Order: sequence, then C-alpha cells, then structure tokens
Amino acid sequence: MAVSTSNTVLIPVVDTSPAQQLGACCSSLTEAPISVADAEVAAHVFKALADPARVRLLSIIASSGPEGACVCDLNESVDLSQPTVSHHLKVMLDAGLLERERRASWAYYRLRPGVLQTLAGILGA
Amino acid sequence: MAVSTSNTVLIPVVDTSPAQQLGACCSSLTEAPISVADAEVAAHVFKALADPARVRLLSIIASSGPEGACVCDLNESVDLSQPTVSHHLKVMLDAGLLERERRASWAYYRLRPGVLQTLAGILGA
DNA sequence: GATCGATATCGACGTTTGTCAATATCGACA
DNA sequence: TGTCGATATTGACAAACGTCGATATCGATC
Repeated sequence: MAVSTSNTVLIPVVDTSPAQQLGACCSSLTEAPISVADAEVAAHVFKALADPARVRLLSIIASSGPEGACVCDLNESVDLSQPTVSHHLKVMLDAGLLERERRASWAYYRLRPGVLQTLAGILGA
Repeated sequence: MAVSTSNTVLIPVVDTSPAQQLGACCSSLTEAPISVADAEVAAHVFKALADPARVRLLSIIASSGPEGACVCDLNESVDLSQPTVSHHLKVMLDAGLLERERRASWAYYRLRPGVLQTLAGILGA
C-alpha cells in the first residue's frame, strides 16, 4: 500500500513482483535446470499470460506504445464486464507485466519496460 | 492417435497443437493487437508453462539436449508422484512444447525444436 | 460538501486445475 | 504365454480461477 503524506504519494522503491525477480533469476531455461524457487517465479509470470483475455489486453496495451492504454477503451475492446477487465489488469500488474498511471479520473496501463525481453531471454531465444 | 502397422509407427503429419498454430498466428504481441482467436492459441501455450513443476520439468528436459530426458529420471527430479509427473508432461506435449519418443520400455521427452524461439518472437523481443 | 463518472473491490458461483492412489497399458524378456 | 518394470489413464477431491452483479472508492467539477 502506498503511503500518503500531504499531497505526495510515496511508492515503495523495491519492486518484489515476480517479473522483477525474473531478471535476477535464471539466465535461460535451456542452459541448465532451473531451481525450484526460480521455477516458481517464472511460472507466476507465465500464469499472468495464461488467459486469452489477458493476452489480448496485454497486446492492445503494448500496441498503444509508451503512452499506455486507457481502461475506458480497454473495457470496450474485450467482451467482458468492467470488473472482470479490472481483475485481469490487476493480475498482470501484480505479476509485474504492467504499470499503472492515473490521469484525471482515468487509469492508463502500459507495458513495463523490458519485461517481455526478459521473458524472451529466459525462454532461451 | 498414432496408427501402427507391423513394426512401424505412423505419426500424423499435421500437427494441430497450439504451439504449431502459434507459428502461423501473430508476428508479435507488441506490434498490433492480437486477434481473439490468436490470443486463445497463445494463452493455451502459456498455460502449459503456468505451473512451477512444469517450468522445472521443461528446463530439465531442455538442458538435456536433443537426446531428451528419460521419464524415469524426471520422476526423481521433482518431488511429485509418478502419475502427476506424467500428467504434466502430457500437458506440455499436447501444447506442442515437447516431443515424446519411446526407447525400449522407457519414454524420452525432448524440447520441440524452435518452439521456444517462436514463443520468444511472439513476445516481441 | 454533493454529485457524477471511472475504476477497484467484494461476495458468490460454476469450472478448471493439481494432486494422489489405484489401476490399466505396453514393451521386454524369460 | 506369463511376469515384471516403466509409463499412462482413471476417478476423486480440494484449491485456485474466471466471471459477474453489487458496491465501494476516488477525482473532478459543480
């Protein structure tokens, strides 16, 4: 939870999301057997991609560049209720795949820089 | 199902596994919004990686090179019952991540050539 | 402060998943 | 052919997941 003092919002500096740990885990799945702990981290990130709606949402967000995509648009891009879309976004946010930014009353989600490259590297490409 | 005649085993030429369809789907998640159908295919493959035991099994198999890894060894590499290991291998086999080969009484699993590269390409690395 | 629109959370539900014990299958070899 | 070891399948169960309606929160603006 973010700590708020006066008009400033403090966000924890350390990111303990799976995708963050991913960078420090294994170099590649194919090079040597991954440890049990690292497998858990990697699986957590893959799990965030293991749903059609999330893959599509991620693709739409990624395609909208560094500006990010507005949730108001995302809600209309997939045939799901607003709470469900919000849930899927949270799953990917918690996994470290996405970043969130509030602009006025709207929420914008964008791809976390470098995360897909890290993931691709672990696949041993 | 494979068709057996005399001592030869015929394996269907067309592979309809998700990982096979993956090659013909999108070029990259980040380039343009993926279609609903393609998202389903991609999610199916990611789902096969969305479990710690499967990630670890895949890594062990991938690390053992083109020879493949014997199930008898895999059973001892993870702390799971033999049926559970068999189940996980089937999930990855059906997803098109793995290939199976029988040698004598043993079964050997190996990485399906190029599948991880295809997956990495879709991530847009 | 009250209202309104946008987004997030909660509670509940049917479905899917991971796991195991028990059992079936399959190949090798006596 | 009968047995044995290796692997796959079945059936069952608890836990996790995707989904939605209802509701809460949060900012902006009146």
